[in-house]
Amino acid sequence: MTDTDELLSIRAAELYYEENKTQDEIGTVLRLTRWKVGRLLAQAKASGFIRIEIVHPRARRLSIERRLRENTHLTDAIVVSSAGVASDEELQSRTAQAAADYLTGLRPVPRTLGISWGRTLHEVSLHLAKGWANGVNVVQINGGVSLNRRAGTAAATAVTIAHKASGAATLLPSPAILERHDTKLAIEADRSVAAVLTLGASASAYLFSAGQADRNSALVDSGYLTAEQIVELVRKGAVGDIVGRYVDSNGNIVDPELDGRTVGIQLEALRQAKTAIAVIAGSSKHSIARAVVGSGLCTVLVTDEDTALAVLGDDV
Amino acid sequence: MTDTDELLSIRAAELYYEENKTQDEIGTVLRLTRWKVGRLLAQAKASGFIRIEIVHPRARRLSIERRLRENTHLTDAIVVSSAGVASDEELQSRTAQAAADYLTGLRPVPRTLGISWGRTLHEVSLHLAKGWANGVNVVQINGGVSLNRRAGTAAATAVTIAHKASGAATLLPSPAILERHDTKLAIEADRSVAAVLTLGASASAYLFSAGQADRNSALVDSGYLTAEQIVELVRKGAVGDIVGRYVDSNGNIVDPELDGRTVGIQLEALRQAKTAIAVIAGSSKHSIARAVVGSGLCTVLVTDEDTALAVLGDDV
DNA sequence: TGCGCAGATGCTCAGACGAGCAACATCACC
DNA sequence: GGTGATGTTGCTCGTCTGAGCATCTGCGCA
Repeated sequence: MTDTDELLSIRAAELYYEENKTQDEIGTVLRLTRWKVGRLLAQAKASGFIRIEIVHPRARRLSIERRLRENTHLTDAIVVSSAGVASDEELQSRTAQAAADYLTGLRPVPRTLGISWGRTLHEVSLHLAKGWANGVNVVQINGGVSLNRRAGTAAATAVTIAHKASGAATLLPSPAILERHDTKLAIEADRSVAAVLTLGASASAYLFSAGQADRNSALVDSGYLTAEQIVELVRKGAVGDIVGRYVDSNGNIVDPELDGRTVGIQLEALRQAKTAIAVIAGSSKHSIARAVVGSGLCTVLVTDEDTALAVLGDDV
Repeated sequence: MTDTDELLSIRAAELYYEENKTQDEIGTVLRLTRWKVGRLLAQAKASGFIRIEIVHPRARRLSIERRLRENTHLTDAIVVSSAGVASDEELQSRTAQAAADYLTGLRPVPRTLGISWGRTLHEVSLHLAKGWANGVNVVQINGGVSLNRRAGTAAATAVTIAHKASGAATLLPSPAILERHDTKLAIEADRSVAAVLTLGASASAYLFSAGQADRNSALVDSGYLTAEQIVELVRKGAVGDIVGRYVDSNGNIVDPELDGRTVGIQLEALRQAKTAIAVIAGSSKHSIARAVVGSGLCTVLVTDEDTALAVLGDDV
């Protein structure tokens, strides 16, 4: 009985969705009343046989966004669909686009935007339209300008974002991580650096990404850390870094000594910010994304479908 | 302009399909009239952004079936959906199920059903429900009973199909391929074999599968041919076999000498049959499926989505 | 055999929806 | 600046659809 009904609901669904016949017509074909057909279709939908996907680079997953808003402390969430995505790169590009869109629509428009740097943020800067805002000043919130192999990128990111909003960029003229604590204190005390850090700490909004803790990290790439150091950090529980600071799955600093040599705003500043937008995409960043959301490091998360599901705990 | 519209239609589609809001509500949210929303949704559907899949083992692809009926000489086509299929085995199982369903619903009910043998047909026999028909006699149309490693299978297929329809099975007591042409003539002349062949040639419907031309062929498995012979056949243009006879992509016999040693009904008998149902599934059988349909060897094709598309020429 | 119950089926009705048409803006060209 | 072609927007009307309610059917039980 139920078996025949299931088969019938499939036949009805085929005629309805593929052939787009009216329920009445389907009734005629299958020798049923149109009400029965309606019920069969409802049943097919309820049983999850009907899968509707929106295949488009700009498509979002509103239901997951809603669940994120409801089940976490996040004030907002943007989840891009991963339907039809071939590579992690494409996913990151989609997410960066979504972040750019979100930033463009953000109200109130931030006067000062604190940003980190990295591949993701750089991509966001490229996706922003010229004139996305008017008069937004951008300030870097963690060090890393020099000694980067791809030297200009970090600076370019800030400059591009600011330029496209007819604002000014303020760069943090300091390495990301120093070799000695003394040096870090000294450079922080320097007027030119201190001023930027103060400005960064008072930004009206933050936009940052996160790195996973492995040998592909941007900090390794840039020569601030060695692959061995990362292994050691992972041993201590590190899942990734936010603004250059390595945290464990609870969002706590993993290595206070290392953290003491890291230049940039404190994680507390992000936790207390009114608007802190984290942009995190890709299958390798599920754990760090979970840590960021779980420990209240951001108020807004821009991410991809799978990462969002990982954050929610419905592991794929 | 068109760009904004595209984005809008995606937003509308998200609200419509994911959040299932009414078009009017969407209009309010996006500050559009409900007619505009309706048009955007239609546009999204037309552009193919909306993908509706019916995820169920018994789901079919009616639109592809229609195209097959329209663009080929086929009188009927059954195409099972490959949505959510993990393996080729699952696809074959689905297709076999569909073939069983088709056979059950076939009108007029055939008095005599000519069948080939093989893994696919065996699976069809298992999927048939007891009492699928009343009094259908089954006759084997190609040799292969003995010397098969999985000896009983070919016989079991015929017996099962007949038994479940309260009919009798007539087996063809002959090898599939003989070593000498003389022997073949002799065995064909034998009364017990000749009677079965005559019966087979007058069957009211045929049900058969096809094998691809490679070392995994059932004929190699059964020891009738060696892997080297297959390579040689492929060199001559063979794409697969139907009822034990190797054909090229135009459906012509590849090796007349070999064919002269093959026991079973002629391909012409299939071409002239009123009802000849070919059951062909799996990615390795695209070429043979194309050959079967292209050369008019069947009137009905039961297959999977990808094979159907290959037959139609929209290569994936 | 008759009774009562639960689930299935069919009907009413209001609201959602799409096709087609009219009004209007936009643009190129005269 | 006028004029028509083209495309866009909003409206009317009749159809399609789903929720809620009445009715029926099958089945267990006395």
